This record gives sequence, structure tokens and C-alpha cells, in this order.
Amino acid sequence: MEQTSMRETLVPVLRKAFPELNDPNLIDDLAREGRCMKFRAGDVIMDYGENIRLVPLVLDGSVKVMRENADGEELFLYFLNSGDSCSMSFACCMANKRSSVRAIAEEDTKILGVPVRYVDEWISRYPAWKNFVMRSYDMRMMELINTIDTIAFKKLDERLLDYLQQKAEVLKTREIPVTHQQIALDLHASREAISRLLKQLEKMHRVELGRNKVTLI
DNA sequence: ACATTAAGTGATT
DNA sequence: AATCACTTAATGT
Repeated sequence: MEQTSMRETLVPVLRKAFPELNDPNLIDDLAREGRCMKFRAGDVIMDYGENIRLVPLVLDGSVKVMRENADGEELFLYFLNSGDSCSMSFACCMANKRSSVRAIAEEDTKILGVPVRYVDEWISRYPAWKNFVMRSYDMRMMELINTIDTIAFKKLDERLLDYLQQKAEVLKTREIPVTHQQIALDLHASREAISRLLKQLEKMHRVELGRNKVTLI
């Protein structure tokens, strides 16, 4: 992680990624109090049990959010894209809880970290900020329900396709750089099962397979 | 050329 | 669908 202070470039980036935060005073405050952070692909942004002092606004790139069970097995929950925030962190920081998820940079990612105390303060000061917080809560809640449906009711082949499509979306490419093993870990399945399902999808001309690569058709 | 890692496959539970 | 045992293929040194 690396801190940067490039206020001049920050404001337009902020405007572009979060057009709904259109109050000039709010943008000033965000640019002044927010910490701009850069992560390389694969960096752990937030880990289980860490105290949350900053609420992340994703400026650029994307973030994979994972949940871990008692046995240390991981499960993919959802992606955050630029323009998203993590409502888990809103909830956590308000209640002063520790993180119950792990966030990993899916690609090189820039994040604006807003110190917790301002999150609260700005809710009463800026309607645009309040709406933003409310809306990202709502969005994340819907997405989580969707994730639960997927895990509870969908078969592994559907989950696999969902996963690939989401991954293609956040990386903005049909050529997804990923190993079967990594997919298996994310979906909490065996590597062989993933390989076989991918093989089926290939026969159905839904994907093309390569080493360290899956291409959606 | 050799070692390592990723992927494919059949059998078993 | 998981696990095992094994093969084959791709890639790095």
C-alpha cells in the first residue's frame, strides 16, 4: 500500500467514479479528508478481524470480497467496482466492529479511504452523501441476497458461469486470467469438478480454455 | 533437457 | 460431487 497526495487529479477522478456525489463542498471535504491508496493486483486490502478505520470508495480497479469459514476455507462473495463502496465497512465502522470479510485487489486498484468519523458527520451535513450511503447499503444488500440464492439454490455449473461472467465484467475482458484451482477455491469446490464443468462448457461452445485462461464466448 | 505447475481422466465412494 | 491416483500438456530454468 502506498499513500499519495495528488489532490488536483483526485477531484476529476472522484467526479467520474461517483457522479452522484455532486455537492462541491462534499467533494472538497472528500478530497481533503480522504486518503488515496493504491493497491497492486492480489494485495489484501482488508482482512478478517482488522479494525475498520477507513471506509473505502473504489476509484479505479476492482476488489474481490471473500468470506472465510471456521476451517479457514474461503468463499467468494462479490466484486466491488469503481464507483462502489463497501457497505460491510459502513456497518462495521458505525458499530465499531472488526471486519468479517477479506478484501483483495482483483486488479491494480485505487481507493479513497474516508475516515470513519467523517462518514457519520457528513450524513447529517450532505444529503448527497446520505443518499449515497443509503443506496450503497441497499445495493449491497440486494447483491448479498443474490449471492445467497446462488449458493443455496444454484447448481455448481450455474455458479461457475455467474462467477466467470462477473469476473469478465469487472476485468472488462472476455479473456479471464485464472486457473481452475483458483476458481475451485473461490467457489469452494474441487479442482477436478471445475475442470470437468469447464470442459462441458467448452463442448457447448460457451467458453474456450487455455492454460491460466478462460475465454467467454 | 529437466523440473514444476496446470489441466484432463477414470475409478471409487 | 469429493477424493485419489495417474497421465498429459505447458511453461520456466
